[in-house]
Amino acid sequence: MTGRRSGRANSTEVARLAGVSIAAVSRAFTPGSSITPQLAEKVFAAARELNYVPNTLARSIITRETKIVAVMIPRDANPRYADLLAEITARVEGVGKQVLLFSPESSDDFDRTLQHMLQFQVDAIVIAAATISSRMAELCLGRNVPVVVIVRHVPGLPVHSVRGDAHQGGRLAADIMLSGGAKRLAIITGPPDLTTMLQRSQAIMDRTSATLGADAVTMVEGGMSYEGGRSATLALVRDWKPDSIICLTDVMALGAMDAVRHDLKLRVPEDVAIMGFDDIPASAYASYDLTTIRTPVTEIVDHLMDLIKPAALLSDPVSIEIPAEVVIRSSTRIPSAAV
Amino acid sequence: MTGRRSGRANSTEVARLAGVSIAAVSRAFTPGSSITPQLAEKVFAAARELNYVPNTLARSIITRETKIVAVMIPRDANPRYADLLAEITARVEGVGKQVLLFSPESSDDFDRTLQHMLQFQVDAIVIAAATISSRMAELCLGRNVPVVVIVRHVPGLPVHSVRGDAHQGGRLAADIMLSGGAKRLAIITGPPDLTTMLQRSQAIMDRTSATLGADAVTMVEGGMSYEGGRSATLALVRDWKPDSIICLTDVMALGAMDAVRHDLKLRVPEDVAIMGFDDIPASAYASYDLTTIRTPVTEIVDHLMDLIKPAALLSDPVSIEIPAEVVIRSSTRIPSAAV
DNA sequence: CTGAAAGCGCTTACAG
DNA sequence: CTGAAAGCGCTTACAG
Repeated sequence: MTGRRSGRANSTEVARLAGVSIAAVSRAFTPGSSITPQLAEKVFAAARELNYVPNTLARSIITRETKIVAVMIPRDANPRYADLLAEITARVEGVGKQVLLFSPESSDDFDRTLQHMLQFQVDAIVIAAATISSRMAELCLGRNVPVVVIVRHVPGLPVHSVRGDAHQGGRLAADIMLSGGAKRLAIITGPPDLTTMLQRSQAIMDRTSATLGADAVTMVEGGMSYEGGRSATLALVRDWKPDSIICLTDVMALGAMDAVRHDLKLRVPEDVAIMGFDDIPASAYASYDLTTIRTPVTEIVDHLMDLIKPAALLSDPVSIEIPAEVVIRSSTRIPSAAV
Repeated sequence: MTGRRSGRANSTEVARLAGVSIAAVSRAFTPGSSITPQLAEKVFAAARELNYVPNTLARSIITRETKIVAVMIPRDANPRYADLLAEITARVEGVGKQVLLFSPESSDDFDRTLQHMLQFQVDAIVIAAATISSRMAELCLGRNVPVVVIVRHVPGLPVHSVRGDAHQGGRLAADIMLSGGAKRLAIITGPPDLTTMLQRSQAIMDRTSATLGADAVTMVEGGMSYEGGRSATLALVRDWKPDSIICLTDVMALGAMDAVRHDLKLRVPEDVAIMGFDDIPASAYASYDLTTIRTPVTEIVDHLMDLIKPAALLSDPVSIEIPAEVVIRSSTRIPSAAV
């Protein structure tokens, strides 16, 4: 292979070999710039010869655009974020940018992580399932870096946010259980400090108490895991005897179903109806066939893509709520005509 | 907030405000460089005032180190790669670098993607579940960028590779079925162009034919999906009546289990024993409790971290195979003492 | 269209 | 330890 060198050729070397100016090689590699095809071809020939690859970093310093979008997903985020990340990556690449990943270990590191992102001069910052300080948010905005929080909402934070409509999703879930004839409804929640979880459970409580009275509904913590949902269900059925359980995530709901069927030898939905939130792949498998509430990932990312544009810096923070959809499967009772 | 500016302060402005040289601000932000604490503090005070954040890109041009590791995962990669990516990201951050993600749509784009990575001057390139041309591999190496392929192996490609030991994993799977008393064993495979899949099925075939004869084993395509595993199983049980099925991925195995129990009303493992590969989370759920073969992700990433170091450029391509482990659960028959 | 020159934000020998 | 100066690889007005 001719031109194979141990180092990396730069535009000066390419220019020299091609017998043109360094500005010419810059123009040859900048689509849409004014250069004759003949000149460009001379540059490309020399570039091939030298295995030249333009240095995007040097370009970025001048253009003030890195084509990099930083995405922060905390290390302990639930599996649902894998899909979200895949979708974001695909869409971001669709507009000619790349995703730079940051996965801080704990919330103490979130602000530090933001700082780190800024050092890379990223064009935009996406925060999934995490909160940041107003101070850092303002620092980013002051540097003209759009910041958008997805999936979670932090009231008062001066950044854009996109997420599922948790209240509406909660109401939807309650309505399905109530129309199926629920008389005693339990909720298995996640950590109480998450706004989304709080809003979902609040909406379910409100809806259910309004119809059946406050005594007909209860709430326990399920720790966001399969095992958490399973053991919470065991305790619940023993101590409170619900006829319906809404889990705030599908992973917990799968644990709940297994508790009811495998551990307690009861039937779903006849003895206990169960539903979840998220619509993860396993929920559709025949062994579970879980009724669930989902927020279309595509729509979240649609809005996200708008909000990471520079133009988004001009508007006041917007807070977008995507309506949830219900996926009816067989883990809940068929609605009676009565309701 | 004082010092809030619409733009971004640079080291010159910080130097001026602090009343020091621009070299001093560079040193203040470079751990380990020779600067008195007093001088550094003056710099930091000015930096705070101006919301200064060092520009890593400019630094990278000079140091020739970007602290960025490119990771390529094709868009259609199976869910297993989510875990792998999470682990890689965590470990890469552990050594002070960040992951820049690339998810090309089709294999036509793989080489183009490599080129793109090089433009970002990444410190190393990780290719998961994909192949690249020798030409591009050599181009990267010529630029002193380590390339390592994980999970998949491409014979003859001059790059490092780390993956599970597919032959040994296949033998392990066959042994479990045989020791459980298998007499007619079916394999549900993925796309035949994947070396890993080929090696697994070959090992299973060899082992089984050696014990039971070539007629006792068959092989069908399952398309790598839950639905694919399910429909392949339906056809298999109808046409060939296996007493044991090994699926080359867990996702297909879950589909196979549901086909046997839900669609065919047969028992697992009494009527048909089933096992898979990967040990995805759902395999551990009580409804499945799938026996499976797993390759420890941690060990793969351990080796990966070594191979993306600059020192790895000095050695000839190494090809590391991590031994697979078996996770015995209840979807397979208990081994009889006889075997 | 093309090139010489200035400049992006930083680091690093080189003197002191 | 500290600073003036050269330089990393590139882009972009500015003339021609």
